Amino acid sequence: MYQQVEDLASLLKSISHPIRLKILCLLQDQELSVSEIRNSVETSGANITQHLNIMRNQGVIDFRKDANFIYNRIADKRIIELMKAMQQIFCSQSTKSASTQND
Amino acid sequence: MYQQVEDLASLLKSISHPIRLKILCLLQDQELSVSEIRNSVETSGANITQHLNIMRNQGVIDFRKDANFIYNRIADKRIIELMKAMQQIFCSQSTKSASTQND
DNA sequence: ACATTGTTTAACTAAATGCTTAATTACTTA
DNA sequence: TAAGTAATTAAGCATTTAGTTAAACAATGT
Repeated sequence: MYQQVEDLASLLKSISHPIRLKILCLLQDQELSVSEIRNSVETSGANITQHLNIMRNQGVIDFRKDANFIYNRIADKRIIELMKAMQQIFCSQSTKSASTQND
Repeated sequence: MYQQVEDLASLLKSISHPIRLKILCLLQDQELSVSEIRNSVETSGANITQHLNIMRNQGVIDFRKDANFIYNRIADKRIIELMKAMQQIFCSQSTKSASTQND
């Protein structure tokens, strides 16, 4: 039970950064290469890699190599559930209807 | 939209610490004084206050004074929803059935 | 007023985080 | 094999975070 709190805190910490959260949003329904992520996130490639590494080490993100691209995706299904729950809870004060709230 | 990601990251950061998460668990369905929290959390009173302050500044926790006790409670209803969602998602690998998973 | 209990604040230190830059590895293609 | 693109790693630095300790503030009871 203590371990569960520790683990969850550790997991949350690994996603509690604007850049990392943004990356997770992007990866919610697609896999993307590092440079594709870079196009949407606006920081250096090295910095993207560093943030990806934090989430990789936590088991949040998985990747595969293809040619000289590295495609990233969300590894843990629970993270996708969490993202969806958070969008429901925190991102529903849209203009009026809750039709589309991505981007 | 950018602001929403920033805000959520900031909020998540404020709860992404084992002690703070533990405090939130305790406050899920009751209000507790600082010393009551201290009985369950096992660190110094000063440390508890510091963690509470982080969450108070973020608007996660509210408090009221009574005598010389300070009773704390979760201020934001969305936090309660988030806690419940997280328990469902991350704390359901119980012994067998998912009957009671508190404490 | 004084002592006691509950809580907060301040000062300090150690450790972790985040970003930049430059160098390096991995793969592809000419 | 040399050049080019994609991604990673390492080093360095500034900032933030976390915890300890001691002092301070607030309210209660003697």
